[in-house]
Amino acid sequence: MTEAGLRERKKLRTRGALIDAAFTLFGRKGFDATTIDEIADAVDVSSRTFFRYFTSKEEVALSLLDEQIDVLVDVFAHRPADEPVLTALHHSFVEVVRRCESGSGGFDADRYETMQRLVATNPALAAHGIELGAVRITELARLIGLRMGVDHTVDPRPHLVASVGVCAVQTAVNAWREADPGARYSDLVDMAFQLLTEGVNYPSVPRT
Amino acid sequence: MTEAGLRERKKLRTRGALIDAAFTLFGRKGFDATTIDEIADAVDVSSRTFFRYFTSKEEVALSLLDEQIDVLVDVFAHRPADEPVLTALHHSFVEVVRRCESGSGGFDADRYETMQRLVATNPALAAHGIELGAVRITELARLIGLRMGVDHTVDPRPHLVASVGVCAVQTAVNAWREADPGARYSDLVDMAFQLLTEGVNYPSVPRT
DNA sequence: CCAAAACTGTCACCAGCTGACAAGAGACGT
DNA sequence: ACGTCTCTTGTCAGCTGGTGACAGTTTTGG
Repeated sequence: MTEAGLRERKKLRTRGALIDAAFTLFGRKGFDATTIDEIADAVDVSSRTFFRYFTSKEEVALSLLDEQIDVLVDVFAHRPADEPVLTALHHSFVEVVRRCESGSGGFDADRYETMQRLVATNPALAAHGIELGAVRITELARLIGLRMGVDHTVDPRPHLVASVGVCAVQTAVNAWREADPGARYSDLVDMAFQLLTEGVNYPSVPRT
Repeated sequence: MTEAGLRERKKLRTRGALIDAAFTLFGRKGFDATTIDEIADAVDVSSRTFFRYFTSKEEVALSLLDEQIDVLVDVFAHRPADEPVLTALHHSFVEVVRRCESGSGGFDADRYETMQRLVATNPALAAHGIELGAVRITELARLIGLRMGVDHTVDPRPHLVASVGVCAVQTAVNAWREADPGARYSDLVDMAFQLLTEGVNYPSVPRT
């Protein structure tokens, strides 16, 4: 099974090398300042070849996010069956982010940190990240639908839960970061979900 | 006041003409298939000039969304002071979308429809739209903070409400659209907020 | 009416990205 | 071991988006 032919292994290696080189350069020079030629040169392939592995520069940078979503979906699928959906999502998110931070479960903590920084500083990258999330959120919605016992293609609530969860994480974290840049990401995610679970229709207080 | 100099008026006119031409072409050929040269040619300016009015092709397409957000913020600021925040946001959204659909309040219904279609079919454009929303959401958060009597730069809850609201609208609408393409956008927004207000931590039902 | 400021067009250029074609390397049967 | 077929890659040519620099024109304001 692991023996998948030399050709396959070589491809995997090039792909990995491209990601390595990309993240090294991104970390050193930033996303925009890094050209695709540089990435390709560092791995000794042509830039044309780069585009046979990734459709865009953004895709390399977000390959990590993609894996993260894989894991998130997997973790969510294995949450206890009696948990309410938002609660299950809550714990899944925290779990995945913890793994990233600790570098366990196949994640590289440094690289995760780099991506986090890139996405935070580069709006275009952030946009692509959101786009990626939007595409893959359907998988989450499907699982949520299963839990709720409804068909996610008809009932919009599963999508609602999934997207609101993702959205809450992003925004709350961004808002918090400015106030406390040193905070642990996983703690912020945890707090965001706590607030969300309590409900967000806060009363207006009369101006004194 | 209306007399703001010939130069100003000319600029406004070119800007408007560029938007007009862009939407005409977008509507006819789609977003990607329309080049900036074509847009510029239609208005008889150089493509270089186009970039002096808009930083990217996306920005033209989303200029409408930008105006929409202007109005949304304005409407929200004038909601009754005793409404809970999510409720106020709910009514503001519905109000703005209604205006777009009816073509009142300075909106062009057809153009709105076109933009809606473009964003729905073009993921890159959708991503930019979300990005724009993310940038401008701070204004909303500030107002929400005022209502809640908290400082939105310290307390993340205003941001949370704003982003969750925006996010809910987008996702619920997208999910519904597939099931019922003819539905009125404003009705979908209304329903999305109803669900959101009721809370989203749905219980898991045991698989039979 | 003239000078400063603003606006625009032209040109040159870079980076991202794609299609076509040919050459090289791995897979596979004989 | 050999040839062949397929997959992968490099090269090249080309398009679009986007930006800086410079020069010419128009508007503004005194």
